Amino acid sequence: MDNKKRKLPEHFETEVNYSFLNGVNAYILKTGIENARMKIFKTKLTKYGGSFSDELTKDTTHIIMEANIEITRLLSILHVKTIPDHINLINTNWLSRCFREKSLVNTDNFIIKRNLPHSKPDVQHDSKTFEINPEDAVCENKKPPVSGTLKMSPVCRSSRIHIHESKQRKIEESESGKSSEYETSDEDVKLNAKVSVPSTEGMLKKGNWVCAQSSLNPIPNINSHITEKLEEMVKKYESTSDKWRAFGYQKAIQVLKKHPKQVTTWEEAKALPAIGAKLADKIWEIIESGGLRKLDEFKSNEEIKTLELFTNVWGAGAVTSRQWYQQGFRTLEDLKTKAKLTHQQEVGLKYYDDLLDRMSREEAGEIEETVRKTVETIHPELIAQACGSYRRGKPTCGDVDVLVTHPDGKSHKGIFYNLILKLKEQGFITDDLVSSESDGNQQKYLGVCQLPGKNRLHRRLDIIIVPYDEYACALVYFTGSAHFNRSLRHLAKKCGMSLSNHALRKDVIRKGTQKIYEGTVVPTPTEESVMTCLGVPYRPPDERDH
DNA sequence: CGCTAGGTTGC
DNA sequence: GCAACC
DNA sequence: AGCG
Ligand SMILES: O=c1ccn([C@H]2C[C@H](O)[C@@H](COP(=O)(O)OP(=O)(O)OP(=O)(O)O)O2)c(=O)[nH]1
Ligand SMILES: [Mg+2]
Repeated sequence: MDNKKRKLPEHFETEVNYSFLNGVNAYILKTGIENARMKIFKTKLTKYGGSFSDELTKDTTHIIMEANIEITRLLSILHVKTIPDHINLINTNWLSRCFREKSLVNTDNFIIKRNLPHSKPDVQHDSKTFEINPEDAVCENKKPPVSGTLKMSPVCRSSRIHIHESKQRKIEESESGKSSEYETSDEDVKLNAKVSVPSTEGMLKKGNWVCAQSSLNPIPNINSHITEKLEEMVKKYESTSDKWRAFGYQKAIQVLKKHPKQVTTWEEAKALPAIGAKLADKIWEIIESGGLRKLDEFKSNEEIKTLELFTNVWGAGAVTSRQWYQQGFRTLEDLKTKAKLTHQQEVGLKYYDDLLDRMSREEAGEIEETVRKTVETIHPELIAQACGSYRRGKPTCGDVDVLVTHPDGKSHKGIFYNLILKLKEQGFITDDLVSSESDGNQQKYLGVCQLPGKNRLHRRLDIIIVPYDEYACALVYFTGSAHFNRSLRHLAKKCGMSLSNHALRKDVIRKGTQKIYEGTVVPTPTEESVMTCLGVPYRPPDERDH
């Protein structure tokens, strides 16, 4: 459909027939390669002019295998004693690289040494506890009991959208004591907001949801000595893939930041929402001693420390980091020289420090402007707008998130390849992270860029291109914050609706938590309409920084 | 004991 | 289908 | 992690 072939002077077409793998006849060792990935390899290899066979033949030019598989294993699978010298023995990264660069990449950096079975790094476990992955533990008691029986809960209402006309409100957080009689389920940060909710009965009370409240804190955080420690704990748990524990801590932190009084007793802490006995214990320990033993324990634990180091490599999460740790890697240098890296991780490692840095919003503005100027050369009516932390007015930004759309509802199509090409031609984009450029329906680009001039760091750049009728939902999504989005989406779910970067839908039918019917799209021309349909007051971007 | 968001891309 | 990311 |  789109595929508008504009007559560009250059070969800008994305659907070129490539044949750069002509002459490559590969044997790909399946070991350690998942089926889906194997399929991709074979499909793309063929598409780009290469061929493969499922066993070694006299025409085989390349043997491709995972780098971490022992050579002896290959030999025994092939039933041979040696690999002929004329065959290129290389790892799978080479194929991936060829695909993404759309060319026959030199194999030098991907050669697997023929003889020495690389001494494998120690696989040691050090004992010591810290159940690194409590989630696994949870899986232990998987639910044998509960099996398939889905008991159906009557799915309730939905359908009618109650739009509160309520327009006013400026929720003031009246200080006042506690109370908050709103017992909404979760997500509430209470701090009583006296949202004037026209309580229609049968309706969810939404006033206490974080997405219904401004993030602007009227009071200084007088519990910062506590929240700082807890925030460090969140980082530790995130790098060990204990995401729900991290989630729990985060909610507690939010509550504490908004609490108008200094918390001084265990009971006081325990009485707050999102703070249970265990967190109250920890908070009490901080109050009383100024420290948190569990945190100190984490800080001095080599495994936890290393996992944090590794998860800070862009493209490496908790699972990969743990594998690296178990393979004996301890430093970034180990990763560079010994680990098997994806393209993203290579880039992440190359700019490790740059990418951990946050830039001033002025610099973010320059990046936005660079992208906008380029976008306008493609079509002057295209809209390019920085969202994310920039739009929320933050003083520093971790990256720049640019949303691109076109008011005519169609001219946004098929411009991704072009846009990225132009940004590269001016030397602005230096590396790709996520970009399925051969897909005409590409929706997002993640990469690395650098402004001209001296002393410029490399910065992360995210671009999404969306159809105009999804503009409002895309804007809400891309402006965030992530926590605000999760709260808003959670609320939507509770109302029998769903919210995504594409659309707000109603009459969604779920069986338990799983979606059975995706419902129908509610037209939402503006951000305000999205929030109003969900029954929460409109929040400008700077009030969504939760 | 189940829930704590919903989506795109890489491999 | 999982990992990682937005 | 906490909550219903
Ligand atoms: O898990 C996530 C992460 C991000 N987003 C949305 C909200 C967020 O604002 C936007 C851009 O993501 P980014 O990671 O850039 O966050 P940010 O809010 O811009 O913060 P930072 O300054 O770290 O870039 O994408 C989500 O919906 N869910
Ligand atoms: Mg951002």
